[in-house]
Amino acid sequence: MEQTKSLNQGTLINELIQGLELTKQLKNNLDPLASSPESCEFLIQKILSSYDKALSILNLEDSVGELHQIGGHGGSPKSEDFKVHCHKDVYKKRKTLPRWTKQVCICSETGVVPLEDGYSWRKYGQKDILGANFPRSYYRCTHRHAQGCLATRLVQKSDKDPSIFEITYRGRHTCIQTSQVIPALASIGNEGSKQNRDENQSQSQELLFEFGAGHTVKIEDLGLTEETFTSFSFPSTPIESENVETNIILDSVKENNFLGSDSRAFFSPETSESDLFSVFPCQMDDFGLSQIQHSKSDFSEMISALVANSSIGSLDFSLNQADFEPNFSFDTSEFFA
DNA sequence: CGCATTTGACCAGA
DNA sequence: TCTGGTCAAATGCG
Repeated sequence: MEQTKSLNQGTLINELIQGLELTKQLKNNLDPLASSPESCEFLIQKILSSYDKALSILNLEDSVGELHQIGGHGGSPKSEDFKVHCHKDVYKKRKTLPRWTKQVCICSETGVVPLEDGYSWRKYGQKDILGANFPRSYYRCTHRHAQGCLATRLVQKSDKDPSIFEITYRGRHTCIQTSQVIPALASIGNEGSKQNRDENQSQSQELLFEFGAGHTVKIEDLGLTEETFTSFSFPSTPIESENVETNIILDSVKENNFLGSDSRAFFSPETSESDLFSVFPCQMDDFGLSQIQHSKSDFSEMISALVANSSIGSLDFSLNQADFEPNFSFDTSEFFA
């Protein structure tokens, strides 16, 4: 056990060092003349991957520690006592686990809801929600047990428009989605197929929606909440809670002007973005680096450029300070997906 | 038979 | 006490 722990610590340190190094590289690459968006994307993916792994290790060690404590005072693991302890720990952990939330609204006129996002989900519950006409479905990553992936998502049909599904994502995927083989772009117009994704991609919590024929994308802010946001630091200041919600509406195009092979999901930093951007002025972080404040127009330009440069016809967008390098106020890895 | 879904019960937080 | 989130046994399906 101790050996495993020290091994994990070594890996943890390596991942953190790697993350720092990559962050430095990314910082150097911020000069648009000196680097391509692709290289930035690659670096961001690597950084996120490193931090994901580090966080996974931390979570793993916490779990191991707790199990050790529970099992350590004599009781059989199969005893009721053990069962109760385990059960309660699960609920205790609910609040302490870092959370990363997205809320996605999907509308499809075809009737086939493009809920596929490249990850395999397993439904574990359904609940009638007060004030909602439709029940809310709860999904968790299929690889929860196999790979300890804690990502979950909530799906709820909109009261106003039953063709709209609101999807809230929580937690990062730490799993490797081995079943995905088709690139996101290729999946456009190919409903029901899985998307391709390499390991880096799968670990960076992208939301890649398979847009059926005639879907465009509109991103709008439906309220971006953020709880106490401790800076991205380890492990002495665990992230008590991350909660950033971004709403993406995939709106059907009435004319059915399908996104062809060279088409891209139309991304419009819609109006009423109020809170969406108000988050950006960030505090100093533990890296001691001040964070850049982007104006709305800056982001419009950035987003336009990103879309123009993106070769992938899918879109992902999130805002999460803990997810990226401090000089960014915008999770480009998600967007680049 | 194995895996996914359903559904009632349980738990924590407000 | 109510509500949302999760668990786990029962059930369904390929």
